[in-house]
Amino acid sequence: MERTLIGDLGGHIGETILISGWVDVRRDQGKMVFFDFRDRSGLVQGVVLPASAAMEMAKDVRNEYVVRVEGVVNKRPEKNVQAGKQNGGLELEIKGIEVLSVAEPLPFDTDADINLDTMLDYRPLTIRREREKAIFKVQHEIISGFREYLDKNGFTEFQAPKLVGDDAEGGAGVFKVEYFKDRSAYLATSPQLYKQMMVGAFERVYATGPQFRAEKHATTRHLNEISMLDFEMGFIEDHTEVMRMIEGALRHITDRLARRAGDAFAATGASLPLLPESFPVLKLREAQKILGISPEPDLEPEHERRICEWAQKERGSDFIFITHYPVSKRPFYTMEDPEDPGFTKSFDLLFRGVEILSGSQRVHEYGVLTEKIRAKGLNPEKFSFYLMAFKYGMPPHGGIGMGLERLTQKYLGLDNVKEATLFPRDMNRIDVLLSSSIPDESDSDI
RNA sequence: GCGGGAGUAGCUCAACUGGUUAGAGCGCCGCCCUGUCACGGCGGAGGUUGCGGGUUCAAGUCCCGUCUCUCGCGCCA
Repeated sequence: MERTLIGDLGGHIGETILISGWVDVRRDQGKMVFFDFRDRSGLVQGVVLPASAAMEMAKDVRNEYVVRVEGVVNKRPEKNVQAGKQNGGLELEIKGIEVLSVAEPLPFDTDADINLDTMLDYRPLTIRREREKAIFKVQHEIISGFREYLDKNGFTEFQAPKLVGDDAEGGAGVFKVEYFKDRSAYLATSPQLYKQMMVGAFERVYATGPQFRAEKHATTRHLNEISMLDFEMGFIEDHTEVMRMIEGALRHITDRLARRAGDAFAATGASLPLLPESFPVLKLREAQKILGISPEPDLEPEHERRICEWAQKERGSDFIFITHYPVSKRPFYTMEDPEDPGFTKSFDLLFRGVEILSGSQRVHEYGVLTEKIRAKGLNPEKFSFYLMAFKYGMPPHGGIGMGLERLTQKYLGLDNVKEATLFPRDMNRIDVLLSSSIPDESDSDI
């Protein structure tokens, strides 16, 4: 008999079918035993009736056992209908249970709050929790929505390299790795320069994937390995065109989440973001004026939180763009605004108190770009590969880089970005704590 | 790197100013239960209080060191 998904049982009332999945919970009543079974499509209650041939097997089956169950799909008696829960109008009258895999009891509570440390130490198991599945379902829909929107707008996805030859942008926090015998390479901190080169051929490109930052931070919004959603687009008038594109993408993603992830939002208690007609936009100095603070080169985290509160209250928006950061605070490829000297055609997008992306119009003229590199104290010769694309004709362009985990965190109102990361890397955590102290089997003397 | 908070049963947490045998809920094991769905009832197992040192008649509690977690800051996405 072929497997039927639990989510499809409604179409099989009265039939004998076969489901496969996990035992979510067992409720032993003595002469009767109830189970909730779980597969990728949902939950259903199974009942072993008194004197059933399946009873002997059922007595030994515990939570998390992987089973194949044969049974008859029944409508529940009127008084036993449970609206909105585990297929509450249906149940499976169990005729037989085959154990595919036994399981030890889970070392944590499946439906109560657990500490982040416990969550991550038991990650292979905590991803089975309803709340955790909801988080990563939402993350999947964010990536899908991002791709769908950009594909529709003529973008081409490409694979940016993750091993790079030099710490090109001159920033801090780069992981150095051995590259064969006598050379070093670095883990990429951004696909930025590759995106720009690609614009020279494809006009509109995007890239998704891991990026690495060797920074020793310990906050609720930082990771050492992050998933970046990046795009870059050619033939723009200025940075506001890039802002309209990412705004469109985020509206599309939000729509998609509303359509396809409503249950996930319910499971985490989160609400969809407030979206006004258009996202509010403030120059950095305007934002600082509203907050009553002095014009520093950047916003501190507390200021980001406060300006987001302002946007929510005054503009009905969970998103707000901050533009025109000073030249000193932005990388060499950022275009200065001729109408506002000393400040750039750059922007950050804040979402529910945190910066989730930054972007700008880029410098596209070879001579100007070379000068900008020098002005940051870098050597243009090290950038010859990148500059080649500009020397031979590059359209005006701009783009953004967005942190997937932060975006997921903020959509769902999670306290820590690591909750939105399956296998987070930080200073002390890289899957197995103190792994070097665990010898390989082949290393041991037997 | 700097500054707060924390580390007690598998999980989540209690234990007042140092004072009897370190407790609870959930989970686990056994028995009972014919409609449960957070099932219920009775019974039971389970602890080097992160680790090392110190003060004291006495330390989960105070002091020093160390490790880990967590929050904030710097930096950023």
